[in-house]
Amino acid sequence: MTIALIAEEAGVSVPTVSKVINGRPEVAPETRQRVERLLHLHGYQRRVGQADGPAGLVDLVFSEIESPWAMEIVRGAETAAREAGASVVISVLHTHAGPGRDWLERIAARRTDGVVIVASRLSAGLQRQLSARSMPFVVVDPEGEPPPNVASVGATNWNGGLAATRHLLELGHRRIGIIGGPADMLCSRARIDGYRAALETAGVAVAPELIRRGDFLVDSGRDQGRELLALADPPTAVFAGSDLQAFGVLEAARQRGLRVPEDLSVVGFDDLPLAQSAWPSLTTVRQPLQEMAALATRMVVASGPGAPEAKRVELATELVVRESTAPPRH
Amino acid sequence: MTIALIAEEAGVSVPTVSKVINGRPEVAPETRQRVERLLHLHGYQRRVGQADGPAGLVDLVFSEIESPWAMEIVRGAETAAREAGASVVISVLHTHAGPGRDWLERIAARRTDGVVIVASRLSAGLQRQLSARSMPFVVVDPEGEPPPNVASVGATNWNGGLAATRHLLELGHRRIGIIGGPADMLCSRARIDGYRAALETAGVAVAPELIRRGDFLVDSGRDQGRELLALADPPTAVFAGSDLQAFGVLEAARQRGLRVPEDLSVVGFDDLPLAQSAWPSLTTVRQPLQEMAALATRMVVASGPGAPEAKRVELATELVVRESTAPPRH
DNA sequence: CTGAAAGCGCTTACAG
DNA sequence: CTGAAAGCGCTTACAG
Repeated sequence: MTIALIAEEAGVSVPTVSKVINGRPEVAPETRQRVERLLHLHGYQRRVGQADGPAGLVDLVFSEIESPWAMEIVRGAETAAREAGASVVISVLHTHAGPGRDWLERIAARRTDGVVIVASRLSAGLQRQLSARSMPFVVVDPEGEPPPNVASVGATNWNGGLAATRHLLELGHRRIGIIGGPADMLCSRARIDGYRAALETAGVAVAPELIRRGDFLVDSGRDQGRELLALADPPTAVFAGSDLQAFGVLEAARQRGLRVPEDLSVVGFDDLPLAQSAWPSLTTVRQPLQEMAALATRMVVASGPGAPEAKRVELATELVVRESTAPPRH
Repeated sequence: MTIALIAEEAGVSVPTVSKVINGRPEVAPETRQRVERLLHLHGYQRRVGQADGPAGLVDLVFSEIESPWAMEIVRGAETAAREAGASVVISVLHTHAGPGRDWLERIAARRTDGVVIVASRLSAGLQRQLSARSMPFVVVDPEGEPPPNVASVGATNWNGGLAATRHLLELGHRRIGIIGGPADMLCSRARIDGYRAALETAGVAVAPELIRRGDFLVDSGRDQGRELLALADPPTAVFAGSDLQAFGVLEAARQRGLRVPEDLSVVGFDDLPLAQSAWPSLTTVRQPLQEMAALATRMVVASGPGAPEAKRVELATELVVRESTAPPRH
C-alpha cells in the first residue's frame, strides 16, 4: 500500500496524501479526513525503497516451550530454514488457543515467508487472515482436528501407541496403565487408540481406571503415576505420553520403593536425547521431531506466496527398547 | 550523512555503498572494508523517510543448541522481547568461532533491532561490522576474553565454583574431582579458579589429575567421570561443569557399581528444570539463565541505534543442595 | 566486481 | 487548498 494508491482511491494527488501523513496544515478538513480514513483502513505504513524479495524469515509459533521437546522442534526448523537461506523467528503464545490478533498484527508489521504452528489450535479466523495476507502456513502436531484443507505434519501416533503396548504385552504384562496428554491433542488421542487396539487384539480388557491424562511435563507424570500405583490392583507397566512424563513415573515408582524395571516397566514417547541418559535408560517410542519440524519448514518456504498444498504428512515412529521395561514379577 | 557522501569519500559509486549496507555479496573485500570503516566513522544511518521504526526483531545467535541449556536462554530472550513488542530470531552457527560473513550478510539483508551472541567468540572484525551497521549487540557468556568495550552478561561463575567446592569440603570430602568446559570458555575457567580457591583456603592440595575438561554435554561427563573413577586414588566427589555433564558422571558411577551419594557425591552447574527430576536429584549451582538472556535482550532493544553502553554484568549464582551429595564413606 | 541509468516511494517549492 | 514538476535518498537491473 503506497501513498500513490491511497491518493488514487481518495481522488487526490500524491502530495496531498503526503501532507496529511506529515500533519501539514494546508489541507482541507474534509480532504484530510477522507485520506486519514483510507490510511487507517489499509493499515498504511511507510515503505522505503522497494526490496520485497523473500523476507528470509519463517515464524515458528509455540504455545509453550517448557520441554526439551520444543528444542528438538527448534533445531529441525532452524536447520531447514538455514538450508533455504532463511532464519527462524520464535513466538511463544502461552496459550493453547492458537495465535490471536495481537500476534497477527505484529507479524503483519514485518514480512515473513511463512508460519509453522506447533501443537496449537488453528482457528478458522486465523486461517482466513493468514490466507488473506498470502502467508503460507503448516501445522505441526495440531491440537484438535485440523480443517481438511490445512497442511499439517505429525507422526504415526496410533502406530506408536500400538507398538509400545504390544511390547509390554509380549513381555507378559496384562495390567498396563497409560497417561495421555491433554484431551484435545489429536496426537495423544491417537496413541490411546493404538493402546486400546493392542489390548483388544490381545484379548485383554481395557480398564478405564488405568487410562489417565495430564500435560506432557514431568509433574503430571509423577502425579498420575502416583495415583496409578496407589490403585488396589495397580498396573505392572505404564505407558507415558512423553519422555518427561515417564521421568515423572520413575519418580513416583521410587517414592513407593518400586524398582524399574523389576517391579514396574515404564515406556516413554519422543526419544529425547535425555531418554538415553536417564536411569534406567528409557524404553520409548521415537518420533522424528527434528525431521517433522524441518519438513514443515521446507513446506512453508517452498510454497512461496500463496497457500502450500494442503496435505497431511505423518512420519514414522519407532519403538526403542532400553532398560526400563522387563517381564512382570510373579 | 548520505550514501552519496560516503561513496564520494570512499571513491566508489553510490550503488556500491548501498550494496555494502545491505550485505550484498558482490563487493570486493577491500572495497567492503573501506566503506564499512567510513560508515562506522560517520555513524551512518539510513535517512530515507526518517522513521522506519524498529524492526521488532532481536537476533539470538548460538554456536550450538544441543542442550536444554539453550532452551532456557531462548525462553528468557523470548519473554523479554515479547515485553518489548519484539520477536526473537534464532541462528545456530555450528561453530564456536563466532558469526562469520555468511551470517552477517543474511542479517544485513533484513532489519534487526540488535544481536545477542551466546557463548561464542566475538571477533574484532564482527564487532566492527556490527558497529558499522549501527546494530547494537550484547554477548552472553562470552568465549575467551571479550574486548573491554563490549557489553556482556554472565553469571558469578567464580563464586559458583567456590560455593560448590566449599559445600563438598564441609561434607568432609578431600579428593574432589572437577570437570570443566572447553579450555577457552571464560565461564569454565572462572569456575575452576573458584574450585582452586576453595581448596587452597581449606589447605587441601590441588591434584592436577583431578582436573578434567570436556564439552558441556552428557557424553563428556560420562567419559571424564569414568577416567576419574578409574584413578588409583579416585575422588569421593565430582563437581561437573554442567547438569548434563553431572548426568554423565551419574552414569559412570552406576557403571562402576557406585551409589550416589553414598559412594560418590556429584554436583552440577546450571540447575536446569531436569536437575530436580534426576535420580538422585542433583545438588547444583543455579545460574539464572533466563534472566541472563532477558537482561541481554533488554540491553539490546533499549539501546536503540548505536552501541549499547559497554558494560559487563554478572548475575548471582546460588548453590542448590539436593540428594546427590553426602559425607564420604570411611 | 563496478557503476551509469532507470526506478522506487516520498517530499518540497511553487504556480494556480 | 491543490497538484504538476523537480528533487531526495536509496535500490535494482544490467552492461561491461
